[in-house]
Amino acid sequence: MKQHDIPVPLCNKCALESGSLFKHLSPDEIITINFEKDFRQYRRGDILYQEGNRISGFYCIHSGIIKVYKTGLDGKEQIIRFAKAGDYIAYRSVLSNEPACTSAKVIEDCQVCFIPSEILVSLIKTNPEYALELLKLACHELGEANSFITDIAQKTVRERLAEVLLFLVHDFGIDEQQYLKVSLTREELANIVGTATESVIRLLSEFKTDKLVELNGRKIRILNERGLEKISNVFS
Amino acid sequence: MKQHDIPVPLCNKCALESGSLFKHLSPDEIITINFEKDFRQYRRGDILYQEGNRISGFYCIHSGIIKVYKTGLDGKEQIIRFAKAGDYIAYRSVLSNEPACTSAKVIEDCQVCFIPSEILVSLIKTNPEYALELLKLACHELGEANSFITDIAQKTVRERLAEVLLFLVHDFGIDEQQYLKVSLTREELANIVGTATESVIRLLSEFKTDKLVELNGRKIRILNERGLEKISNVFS
DNA sequence: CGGTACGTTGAGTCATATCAACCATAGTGG
DNA sequence: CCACTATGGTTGATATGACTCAACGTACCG
Repeated sequence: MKQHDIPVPLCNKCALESGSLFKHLSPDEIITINFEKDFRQYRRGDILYQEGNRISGFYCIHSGIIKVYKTGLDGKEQIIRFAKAGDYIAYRSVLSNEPACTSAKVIEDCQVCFIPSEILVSLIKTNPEYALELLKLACHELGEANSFITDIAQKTVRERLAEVLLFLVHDFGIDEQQYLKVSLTREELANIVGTATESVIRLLSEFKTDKLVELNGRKIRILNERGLEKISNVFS
Repeated sequence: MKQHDIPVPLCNKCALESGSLFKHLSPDEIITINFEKDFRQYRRGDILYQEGNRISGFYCIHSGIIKVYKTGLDGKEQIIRFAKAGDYIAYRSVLSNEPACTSAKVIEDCQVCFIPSEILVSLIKTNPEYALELLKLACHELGEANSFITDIAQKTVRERLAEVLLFLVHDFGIDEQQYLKVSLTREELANIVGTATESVIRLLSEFKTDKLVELNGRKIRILNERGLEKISNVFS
């Protein structure tokens, strides 16, 4: 968490680039945030906060990737979502005024800004446009959670794994050679799908046999997106 | 949907009784809502709105019970939540400005007020306190959705059924004889738990054998709450 | 009286979890 | 430099939870 010579990113620039919700703020409000925020850096494996913590603010991600997860019985993680540049995390527990219901851990080294709760609350109170956007965000996430629930309850592991791969493609993109830009362990994949690590390994190698993907260690190459869509039953 | 002579409930009175979010509104705002709202009555089986619909407002429940669900492949329902007196439904799709991601169907005859989107949006813009409460609501629901996801992904059907029974106890209560106040079909129970109807039937009769519940058709009597808690693993 | 929706039970099957062994890699410390 | 350990990946064998299919009972309703 040493700062070296890395310049603290400016919210106005960052908001434009990342499309974070700060783009709805006035210049004055941006200045306040810039002043009040705390810039932090984390490396893979670091934990930003843990389930049960009372959190005194939220994080806006400037770069890197974070996984947000719940820990179930016997310590098994269930990954709820990922956060990348422009995303907020921990705002849920700030606004509902509850302890964190999730933990957040770094997947790819990241830079984040920590903004105290009071700032968020006062923005909501003085900038209705921003409040509305926050509501929109929360409601959108709620919709995604609902779909997730239905998927886990009704689809097979095979279908869900295909769907997760497609989700990762859309959320993080693929490079010129069709390689997924995020790199996750098999266990992390299992913790998104909601299954055992071994099942992910077996199914991935089936997908490989079926020429849907190519596997190079943690790097996954997407060969046949349509095929994965068919398996995942995403469209009706 | 005929109105007979039933008096339209007044929001101020209703808000106090039911504890709906309207309690955060000013007298003037209450008057506006009272004027703009549309009072409606529905009977068991009626559908308020369906997945994919564009909705032009949200519903505040005055009485009765509604199930909110998603329809998965092959038409199987996944119940996402229930709404009863004081609860809002459809506000998610109004605020995220997306088509409904769920359907809503009446479980117990109900009276609801329909409030146009514009009213909601203008309240958010003029009453920050109310906006904050709405955010709190949405964020709280998000937390519950996260728990639900983890449960479905990690717990067995047996554990989840026990948990659902406890949830129904806390959400709807039990009468003097320990009978659950909501009455659901086995299929509906299965659609909350995320399993097959037959599995619910089998497990319920196991619970009966173990003296945890008593079954009288659709009426379920809770005999041993502690036992159900133990099975459901709710506490760590 | 037949029809429809719901509940129940049994039997068979399959997907997935669990357990165990093993390999590869990288980092650590003596 | 080598043994040591930890972490992640892979594969096989086995067990079983839960689904599916099918038959049948029950109750209510027009």
